[in-house]
Amino acid sequence: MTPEQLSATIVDALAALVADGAITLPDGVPTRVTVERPRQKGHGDYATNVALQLAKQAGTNPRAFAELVAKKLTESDAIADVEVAGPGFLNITVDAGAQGQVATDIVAAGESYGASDAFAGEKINLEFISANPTGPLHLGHTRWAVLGDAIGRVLEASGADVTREFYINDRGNQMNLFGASVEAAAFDQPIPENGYQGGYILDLARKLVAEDPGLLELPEGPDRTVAFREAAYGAQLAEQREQLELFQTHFDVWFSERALHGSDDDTESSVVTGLQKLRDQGHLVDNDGALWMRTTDFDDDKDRVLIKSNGDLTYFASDTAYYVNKRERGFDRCIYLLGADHHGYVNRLRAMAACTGDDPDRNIEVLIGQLVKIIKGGEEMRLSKRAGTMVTLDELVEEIGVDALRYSLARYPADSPLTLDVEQITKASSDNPVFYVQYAHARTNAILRNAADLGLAPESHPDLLVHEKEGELLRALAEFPRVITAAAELREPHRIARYLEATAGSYHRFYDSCRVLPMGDEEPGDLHKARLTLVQATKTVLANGLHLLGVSAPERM
RNA sequence: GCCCCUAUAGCUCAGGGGAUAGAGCGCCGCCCUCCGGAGGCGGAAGCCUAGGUUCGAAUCCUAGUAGGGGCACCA
Repeated sequence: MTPEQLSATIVDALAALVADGAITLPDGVPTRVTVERPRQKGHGDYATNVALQLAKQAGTNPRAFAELVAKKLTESDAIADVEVAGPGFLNITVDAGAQGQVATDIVAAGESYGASDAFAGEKINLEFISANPTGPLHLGHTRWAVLGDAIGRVLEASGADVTREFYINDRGNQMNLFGASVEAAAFDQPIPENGYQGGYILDLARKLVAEDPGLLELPEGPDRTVAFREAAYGAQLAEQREQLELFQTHFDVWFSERALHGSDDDTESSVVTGLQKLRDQGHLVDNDGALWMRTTDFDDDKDRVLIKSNGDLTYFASDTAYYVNKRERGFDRCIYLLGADHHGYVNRLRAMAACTGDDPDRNIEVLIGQLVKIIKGGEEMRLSKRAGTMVTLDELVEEIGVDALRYSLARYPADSPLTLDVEQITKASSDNPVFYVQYAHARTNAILRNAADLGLAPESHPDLLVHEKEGELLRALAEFPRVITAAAELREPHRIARYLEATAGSYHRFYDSCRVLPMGDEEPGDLHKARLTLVQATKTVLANGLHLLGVSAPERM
């Protein structure tokens, strides 16, 4: 019995009590109730606080209310015992057979165990990373790659229709500066002031010239700079895509900022239609020769410029056009994952959405992730593309490995500032939890492999899984669906990782106390087969969970 | 000055208003005749401060204190 099933059982009991006239609930019977696993042993398998929540409106005291619910619940076959405790908690002990059935159900569900339709019908645009195509991806991007991808996966597992999108900032001064920097490097000239200084610029210049020697023959001037810019852009974007594929991070859409603008005289471009939409809503105003969006109408602390007095469009104009474009493509909800250095954008993005006539609480959602620091040899490594010292995604993958790196970044909430110690996570020893979880998975597989060699297959005998450690493991496995739902709702995939660590722990303890396979020449019995079902169910949950984090579930290690 | 994030064990961090606040590392001690010891068991050790809301606060609110980040007609 999963917590969801228990919640439904309790709701039914409440409805029956109301029908009997035993209680009255003026606000109606809730559609679901809180069910949690008590920390304390002796408080049953599950506890609920319904009596504490509902007693007031029922016009009675919590303990009396609890007694009524307890009596009704004991009529259910799936429930072995109910106790009223403390101020009015209901401590529920689930029937062993009903608990053991979870293992059979999980094996039957297989890869789909844990999935739900909680977000069915929601069309979500999930934008993350969105780097300038002017250099390699670095540690900061790496965190968003992991979190964005995992958020996408838990949302999909919850039934949402998710499009992962990478916004390519391929327009504006930075691109010109980038082109000029590569051009200068190609001709052994000093990099322009404020230009890109990284060592990769020189490598990139050499590579481009090797591929197309004609670049060196071009006459000096703006056209040559553009030629270098475009060649460098293409190479850098290709490299980013390659790095992300290597890192198991897939995007559905790579969206070019330039595409929003179209050609200069394009009257149908997203920028034109986006501005028109704002004009129609009445939130544009001319001032000092510039065009402003009155975001202060919606809680921004200052208005924002869209078209500068020199006629240039601001980056924010692109942002606005991009948002309108997403909405026109049918996305109900546009999620942005931004670094803490962009937190100042939250209010203006929300206000911008409101200016287009949308509901900023529903149609747009901006998640802010705190920055990652990385320590090596006891010193913080500074991450600056322009300074040229940076830890790049592929360096990290090479040193740490995809699984350990993804897992290390996925197990912390985005809003906690994170410090990773290179030595520590490259040690790849037991203090890296990914090994603990993956090892548990490999262990389940080893048992199933040995069982197959013995001609033993899992078989459903739910009544036999009565050992304390079996119960603990079953309850952990039963949690999985609601852990996924919570991770999706709160956009907190780290909950999956923490859950897997706890579940792996439950499995290791079960393994230690409960012999699964027959010993020596012992005759195989139903208990062996029942435990194999539990092992198979554990393997399913660990594999499904690791998959949600984009981490592999190795059969052997 | 204004805005955002953070503050929990010696260290790195979990903890969706519930009962006696958890895990890893480190420290002290214990467990291998047979399914993988990359494991298990036990011990010492903690919610920044002051108010408030609540039957109940690490969790929500207010004010402090400390640390990090941000406040462009930049991209």
